[in-house]
Amino acid sequence: MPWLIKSEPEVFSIQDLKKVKREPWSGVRNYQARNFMWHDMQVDDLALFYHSSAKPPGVAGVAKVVSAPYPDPTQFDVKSEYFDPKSTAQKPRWFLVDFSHVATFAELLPLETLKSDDVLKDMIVSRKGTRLSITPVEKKHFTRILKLARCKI
DNA sequence: GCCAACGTTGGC
DNA sequence: GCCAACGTTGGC
Repeated sequence: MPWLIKSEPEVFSIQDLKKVKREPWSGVRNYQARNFMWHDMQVDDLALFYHSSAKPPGVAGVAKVVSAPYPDPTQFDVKSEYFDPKSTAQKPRWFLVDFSHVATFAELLPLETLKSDDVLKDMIVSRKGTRLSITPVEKKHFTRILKLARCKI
């Protein structure tokens, strides 16, 4: 199943992902988003890499799931902003997967384009007030986005 | 279990 | 900077 993952490019961009080769998707502290990584993502699943709080916001490229889920190490790190005192090694609360870079679009596909496209306008990310940082994406939406971005994988 | 208060996300 | 949406927390 394809996915969409959000990231603020000033914090971590698709270019950063290309540079590091592989990135643990740490810091997700929302149960719905966690459950997608923990229970639903499969190795080799593709994910649209979305730049949020950007000018303009939009889809910047494609990433890929490259690990099974495992506990997010930042939840145990007292110095981390993602430290969770209620989490224990025996019973971790937060899980993540690693992503790697697949493709960077020649041009960012703006949110505005998604909202005005007949096929893409009912994507979760196109809807007003969706804050979820990880969402499932329908195959037809995924295909359409790659086409509009002239991206061949 | 309800719900008010609060905090966060993220587009604009 | 504003604010809509909505998840989380905690008192009761």
